[in-house]
Amino acid sequence: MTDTTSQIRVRFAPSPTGYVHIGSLRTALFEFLFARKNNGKLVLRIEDTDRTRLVEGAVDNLLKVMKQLGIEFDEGFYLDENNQVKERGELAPYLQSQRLPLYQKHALELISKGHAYYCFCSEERLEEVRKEQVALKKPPMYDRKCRNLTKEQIEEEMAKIREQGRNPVVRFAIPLEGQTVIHDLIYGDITYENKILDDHVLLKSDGFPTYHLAVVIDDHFMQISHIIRGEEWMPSTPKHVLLYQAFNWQIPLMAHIPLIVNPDKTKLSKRQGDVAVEDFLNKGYLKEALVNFVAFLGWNPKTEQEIFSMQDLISQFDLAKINKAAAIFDTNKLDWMNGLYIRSRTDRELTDLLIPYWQKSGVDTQKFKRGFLEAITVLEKERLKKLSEIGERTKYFFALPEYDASLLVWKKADATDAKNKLSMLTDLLSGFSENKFIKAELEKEIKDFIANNNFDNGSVLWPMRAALTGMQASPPPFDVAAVLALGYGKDEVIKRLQTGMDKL
RNA sequence: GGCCCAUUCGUCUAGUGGCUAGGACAUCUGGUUUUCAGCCAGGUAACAGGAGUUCGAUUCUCCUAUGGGCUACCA
Repeated sequence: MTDTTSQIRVRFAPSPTGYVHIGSLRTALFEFLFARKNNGKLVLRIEDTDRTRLVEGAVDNLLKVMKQLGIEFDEGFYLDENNQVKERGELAPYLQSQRLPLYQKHALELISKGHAYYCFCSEERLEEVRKEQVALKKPPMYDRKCRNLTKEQIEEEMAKIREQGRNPVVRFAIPLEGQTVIHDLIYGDITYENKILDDHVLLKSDGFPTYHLAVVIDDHFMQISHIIRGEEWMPSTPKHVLLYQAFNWQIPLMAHIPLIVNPDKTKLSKRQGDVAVEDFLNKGYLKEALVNFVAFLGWNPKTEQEIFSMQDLISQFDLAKINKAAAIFDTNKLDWMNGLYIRSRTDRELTDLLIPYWQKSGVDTQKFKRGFLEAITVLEKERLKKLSEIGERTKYFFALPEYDASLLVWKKADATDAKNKLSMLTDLLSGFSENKFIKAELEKEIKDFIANNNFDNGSVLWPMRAALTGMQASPPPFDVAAVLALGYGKDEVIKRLQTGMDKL
């Protein structure tokens, strides 16, 4: 362990929207990896300054999802052993709505230093100004009407606005000329002309700060060393830099990460499919697959390794390897990866994972022996891409589906032949003792039977499989028969063969 | 409209002033196989366009195009 003099501290600062966006997960993951890799700390700060958009239970949900995926926060909020949301860290509170006095104090400080000013303009006037500017094809910006009011005018306006039961806002007095350069660890240096920057609001009339004020103050006091956030924030960074300069504070290092986008390249949105991590978890994507896949959106190790555990990611993560272009969120590769991770689970683990999905599809798993469920799991293990598929794929183990007689007919044979083979098979299997109903025995006996009679494999195996499953596709008939016998006894196998025969 | 960012196979991406531009997913073909899956072996498929710099540009520069982000008392 090296003790760096300047501790690396990063923060994940979501607003509580109620669900975890894939993009948020990627940001949090990169921050987590960066912190762990560099022996730093990850802070969770909740940005709840928009009172109109509060969602009950959002923090709770966020923490649950992150915990499931293996992302933990060193400071801020966490889930205790009873899954209750708790706060920890010396720089508390980590909820912005509980830090109001700090923001107000600093807004006042900026006013006294001439870096900010009260604005008394009504929303209506602002709207009008904006309309006019748009009509004139000018960039819509605040016209700075209140920027140069005299002391007397301010007092007058203040009295007026108070009478109406309103409060002024505080706006940032952006320097009228000059340039602001931001040094981005990923995108390099970017220069902005100050004159195109708006005198944005710092403190709203409800006494809450806007994002811009709060983020600068909190990052400063929470001693954040690296700001890692989505590219959509890039245009507001010059404002933040100017704020740091106005306060005379040291500017943290910045790293903007490229957007994750829809197939049509617009910002990844709810409208075009699932974007909530919860949805993916519910559909039966494994946390390892989700983490592995999301990590590769905009980052890669520059080697040909693609399968990464969280530990691998931590040891190889490097901000310098993040690329600049947006990545399309295409779940194709995620499906493949998920299949890989499913196959890497033990039969036992996978069965545990699968049980809730069976229950969701209406199977009363309590009624069955564990060994039976695990045997089914083994059959499906290499076929499964998502856990949620299990109900549909294995329904025939719980009730023989309705199927058409034509299903029983192998493509190179006819119905009479199918009926014949099923009949012979029934006779053969009826003669077997219960303990012969295991895969190896069944396979050997049936293959011998086929060979001795010079039948085509398919002419026997296809109708057998179809009669046992009622499905177009399934694991091989020996496996199905063995598992069926394990769950219900050999009679069930015989019965299904007879049911098939009767259909023909 | 203004500002900013980006551009290598369909997708995620590697890569270099001179390479048959590499890998993975997807897709296609073949093999194993009663079906499906898996596995194995192959195939198709990309440097947005134009100038310039250079002996030589996918790579460096500029322009254009296209796409995207931002432009609130939202974050």
